[in-house]
Amino acid sequence: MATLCENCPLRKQPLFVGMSESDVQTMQKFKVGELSVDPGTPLLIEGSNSPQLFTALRGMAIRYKTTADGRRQVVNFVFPGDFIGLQSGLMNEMSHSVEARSKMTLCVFNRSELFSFFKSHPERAFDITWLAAVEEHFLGEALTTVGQRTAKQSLAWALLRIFERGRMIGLVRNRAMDLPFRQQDIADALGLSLVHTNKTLGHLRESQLVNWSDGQLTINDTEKLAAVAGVETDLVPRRPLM
Amino acid sequence: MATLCENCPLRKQPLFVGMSESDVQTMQKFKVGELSVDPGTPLLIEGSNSPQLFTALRGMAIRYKTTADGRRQVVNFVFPGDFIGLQSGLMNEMSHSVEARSKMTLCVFNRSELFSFFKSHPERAFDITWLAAVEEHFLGEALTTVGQRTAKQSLAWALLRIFERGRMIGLVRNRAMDLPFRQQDIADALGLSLVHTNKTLGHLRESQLVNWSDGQLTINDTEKLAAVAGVETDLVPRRPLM
DNA sequence: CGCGTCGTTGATCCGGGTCAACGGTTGTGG
DNA sequence: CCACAACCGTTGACCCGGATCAACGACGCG
Repeated sequence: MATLCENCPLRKQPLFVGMSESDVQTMQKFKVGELSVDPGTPLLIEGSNSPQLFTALRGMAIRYKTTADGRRQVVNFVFPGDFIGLQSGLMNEMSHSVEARSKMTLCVFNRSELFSFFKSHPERAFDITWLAAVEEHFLGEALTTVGQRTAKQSLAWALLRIFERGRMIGLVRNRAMDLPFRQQDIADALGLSLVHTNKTLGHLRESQLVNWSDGQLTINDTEKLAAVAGVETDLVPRRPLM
Repeated sequence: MATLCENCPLRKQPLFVGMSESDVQTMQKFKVGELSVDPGTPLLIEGSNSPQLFTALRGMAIRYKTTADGRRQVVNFVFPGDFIGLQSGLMNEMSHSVEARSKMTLCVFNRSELFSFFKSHPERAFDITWLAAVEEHFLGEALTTVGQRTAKQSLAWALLRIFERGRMIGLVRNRAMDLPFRQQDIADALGLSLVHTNKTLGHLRESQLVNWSDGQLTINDTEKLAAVAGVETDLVPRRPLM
């Protein structure tokens, strides 16, 4: 049975900006159902045109693109609260695929209603655009990382971002959070080889900066890790929840 | 004296989706002025909160981020028809800087009117979000390039994208277009060193694939270049004009 | 028990970075 | 009118971070 938006556990998390009571009602009406999937399930395919949009409610996924010669770029990670399928809703075509990495539950919306939704709910339309801007912000940072930083800096940046995101949605308990991704996923996100990613991860572990093993990510001192990454501990920007 | 939206030379270009007569009137009312700048002029600064939004009418620019250790990532190039400053309008902070690379003319809009604009013109709000999705699409492709492709492929990809974009807005005459960027700009966009970019450019030139010199980019066979880049000659996606 | 997936580690190689020097052009001031 | 500096493109020599290749162990599953 589907979660009522009113009872949505995400809304309370510090990552998200407040929603008015009427926003909540609006989303409840827009929401047409809930979807549960197992790890490995493809949710959206690059180049396709899904009839549905999603908001991740529980679980994690990866967004990735595939090149002509078979290489893979992980473009972003999906966490609870992320909106999925916007491109398909606007440009009629996804520029990347989305694949679940853990068990997931997703809120489902109808793509065909998106335009009328924009007309009837301009504040929410504004928020959707805001989400797109947040995504653009992240991609710019990722591009800068892959283009300019060393493997060690990159890895520190990625794990720090993941961890901060997890913290903002209540996934971190006792300086640790569950992480269902594989090393290959991170490697493909950073444009590094699996082997080098593994070795660099080992170095970070030896330096007591990060411990990621058995599906658990532990970070004791985020400040120190940020220093290695070469970023100020600037926060993940707050955003609306759809 | 400012160009009237009605007479806007960009609207006719094949890159842009059609605007209704009322859309044109709407933009005319939203537009508060025009700005002309010389090469090198900063238009927006990373981290700042500009009171103005722009649409590039003539000329080119670069969007870039700077890392703590002083390196620079060029995140995208700005061509006529690009909308600038959306992030600042939504998140109150730019995630990158924008700097003119040629003489430019820009249409100016007031950031403070953006929200009411969303309420009164939902179709145009939809189009703004569409633009954000196009940007996301591009950044994903750029990330894939920097993360997965070789220097030669990257360079071919970048020059091809620039050229196709130029073609779609009428900048290409006789298989050539003006390009005010420096080699350093392209290098910083692709995460390559200037030296290696220069040498790779030389190779492409020898292979008769690309000739970029004296501020002119010439490409005779885009198909062949696309093959080198490892992309299908997929088009630059059409988009709205703000 | 055998097979597929994922993490780990060592050996070797190479694409591209870094360093250095030079030439052409433009602009500026004496 | 010329000296000089600043900027950009170009080219050669050398080196290193990370890719590639290869092999093995641990685990879960049919």
